[in-house]
Amino acid sequence: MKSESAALRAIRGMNDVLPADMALWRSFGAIVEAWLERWGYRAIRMPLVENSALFRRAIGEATDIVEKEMYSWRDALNAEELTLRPEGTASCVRAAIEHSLLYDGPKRLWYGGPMYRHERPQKGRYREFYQYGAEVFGCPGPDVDAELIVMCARLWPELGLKGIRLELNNIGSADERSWHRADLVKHLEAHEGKLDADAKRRMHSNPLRVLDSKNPMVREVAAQAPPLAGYLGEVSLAHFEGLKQLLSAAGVEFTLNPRLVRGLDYYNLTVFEWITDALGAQGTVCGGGRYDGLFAQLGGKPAPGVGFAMGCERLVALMKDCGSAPAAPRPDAYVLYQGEGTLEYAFTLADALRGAGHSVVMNAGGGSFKSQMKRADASGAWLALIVGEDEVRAGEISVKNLRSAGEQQRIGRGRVAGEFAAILQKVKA
RNA sequence: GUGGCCGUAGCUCAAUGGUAGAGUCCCGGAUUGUGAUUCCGGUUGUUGCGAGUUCGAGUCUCGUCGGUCACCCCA
Repeated sequence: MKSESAALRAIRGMNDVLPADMALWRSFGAIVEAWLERWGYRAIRMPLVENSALFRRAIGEATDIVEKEMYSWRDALNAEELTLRPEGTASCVRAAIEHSLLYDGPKRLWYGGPMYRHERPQKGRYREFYQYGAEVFGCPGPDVDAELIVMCARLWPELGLKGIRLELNNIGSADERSWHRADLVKHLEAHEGKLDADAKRRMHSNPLRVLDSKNPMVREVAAQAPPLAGYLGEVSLAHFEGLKQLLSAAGVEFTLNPRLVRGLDYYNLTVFEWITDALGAQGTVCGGGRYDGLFAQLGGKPAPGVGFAMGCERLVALMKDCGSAPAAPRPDAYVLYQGEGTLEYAFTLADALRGAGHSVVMNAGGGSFKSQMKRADASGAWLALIVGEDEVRAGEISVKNLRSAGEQQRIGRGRVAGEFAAILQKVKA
C-alpha cells in the first residue's frame, strides 16, 4: 500500500452509520429510551474506558471476553492498565458502589452506548457495537427478574418485531455450581478419551461450556453428565418457580434451555436470552440474568443485581427486515435563488421562516436554476421558495408546491411569515 | 484465531488471456426562470495492493490487505 496517498479507513469491525440509516437508528433509540423511562428506569452514563482489573474481576479470568477479546493497553503517560469496556454491567455496578447509589434503597438504571470486543467480525457481530442495558440493584426477589423479561416482551411489538423467542435457565448459586462442577469435571475426566482438544482445554477452565459442544462425540459425553438441576437447593428452585409463575401470569412464553450458560462468570440463578432465527448465526438479540455476587466481588457492600443488555445493531437489522424504517424526513421548504442581489434576500427569508419554527433548507453550492429545482425536489421538501430578480424587484416570493403537478403562487415578502403555516397545511393535506 | 466465497466508476454490475463497458448518480442542454416523466450530450477508473507466468493479465498462480459468511463466542 502506498504510504502517502492511501486512503485511511475505519478500523476493522467498527462501522460508520450513514445518514440513510441514521433515521432508523434514531427512531429505534427514541422508542427504547421512552420505553425504559416508562417502566421507571433512570439513565446513567459511565466512561468507555475503565481499569482493566474491573472487567477481569467482574467477568472472570477464564472467559473468552477476558482471555482474548479485550482492547487493553498500558497508558503511556502514567502506566495505568486500561480497557475499552466490553460490556456495561461491570461499569454500572462499579458506579453504583463508587457513588453509594443504594444508600436510599433499590435502583432501576439504564444506559446505552458502544462496547468493544476484539472478535472476528461477521453478520451481527462487530468490534464496536451498541447496547442498551437495564439493571436493577438491591432487589433479591424473582419479581424484578420477571419485570425485566416482561418489559422486553412488550418492547418487541413496539419496534415492529416478530419471531423473537425467550430461552430461560436456572444456574443456581455459586455453591451449587461448584458442587455440580466438581462432579462434572470428574465425569469429563472419566471420559477424557472422547473429548476433543477444545473440550479438554475447557474441562478445567470452564467445564459448563463443554456441555455446549457441537462435536457429536463430546455431546454424547455431555448428555450423560450429571445435570446442574440435580444440585439446586430449595431456595434456588423457589426463586425460579416464582419467576416462571409471573411470566405465565403475564402471558409471556418461554422455553427452558438447561444448556443456556452465559459467557460471563458473574451470573447466578436466572439467565435468559431473547433469540431470533432471522439474523444468521448471531441470533441473540438480548441477554441477561441475575448477578447477586457482583457487588461484593467488586469490593462493595453485598447487594443483589439483575439486568440485561440488548444489541442495537441486531435489533436495527431486524427492524429493517421487518420494514419498520421510518419515512425520510421532509423539510417544509427548499429555498433557491438566482440573480443579482437574490442571495441576501433568500438568506434572510429562510432565517425568518426558521425563526417561526419551520424546517427550511437553503440551496447551497450554486448551480443552474434547473439543478436547484432538482435538488429542491430531491430534498423531499413540500415547497420550493423561489427568489429571482423578478421577485426581489417586486418584493415578493414565488411559492411552488413540489408534491403536486406544479401549482405556484406569488406572495408579498412581508406576508410570507404570517401565511406560511397555512400554505404548508394546505399542501400537506 | 481457523476456514469458504468475493474485491472492476460514488453505487449496482458486465467484459472466450487481446483497445475496460453499461445502468444509475452527478453536470450541461432541449425549455437563456421551474422538479418528479421524456430526449440529447458530458465527466468518472492506478480493475484493492505487490510479485510471478505470458508476446500480452481485470481474467491464470502466489503473497498481502480488505469485505462477507461460517466455526468459536456473544449483543
